[in-house]
Amino acid sequence: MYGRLLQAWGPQGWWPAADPWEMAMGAVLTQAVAWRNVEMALARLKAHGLWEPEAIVEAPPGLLEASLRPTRYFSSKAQRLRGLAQLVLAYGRPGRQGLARLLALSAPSLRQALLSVRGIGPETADDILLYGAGHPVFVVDRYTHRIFLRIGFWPDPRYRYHAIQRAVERALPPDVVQYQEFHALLVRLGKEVCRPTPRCGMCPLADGCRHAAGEAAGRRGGV
DNA sequence: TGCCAGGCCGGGT
DNA sequence: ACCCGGCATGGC
Repeated sequence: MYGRLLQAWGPQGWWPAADPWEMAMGAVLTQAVAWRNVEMALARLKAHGLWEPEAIVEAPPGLLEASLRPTRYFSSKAQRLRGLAQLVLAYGRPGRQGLARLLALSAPSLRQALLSVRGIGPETADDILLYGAGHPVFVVDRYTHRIFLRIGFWPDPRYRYHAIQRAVERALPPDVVQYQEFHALLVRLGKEVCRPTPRCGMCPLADGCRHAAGEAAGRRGGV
């Protein structure tokens, strides 16, 4: 899958952020939200001077929420961003230095630290591990679940997230760039092709997808 | 007009 | 560990 997607679409160049702090903020804000809405929110944060971790924890009541309105669950997202900023500052000031120390933790320690923040779950934590800290962990998101379910890749029905994650990490060498690109390619596949209502006609995987085989005998298909 | 978006939490089972 | 409801904006 990775080879075919990469051949068809090339490197996606993820994560779309200028530095690890912007990356981490984006990881929280993009939860169940279109990325364009995240870009709006990031621009509003910057415009209000709510960019550095210090500014976010000290933001006047309501201003953070107002900035995050485009990200849908803005009250929750504001709390989650505060929690992330507090974690960063707990590792040192200024916040940029604290973040550098936080990201220098081992992968298990960093994951545990991130998961201790209310509103940061497995995927958001792994996003930050992979794209922020450069650890070779495979990120499993909703698209990945949908795609792997449709193609019949279902390692162990009892444990969704970790079964898929471990299976991919065993199948591919622990190469950070490859994991970054594979996840980004799967997101694109989920957005453009393997949607709730599939558009298998434009799928780069085509004959490699079991869903396509069972879908329509006559029509060409993909995931 | 609907459909759908790069989750997470807390409840129940 | 899964399933469900709640959260609650904006673009294509």
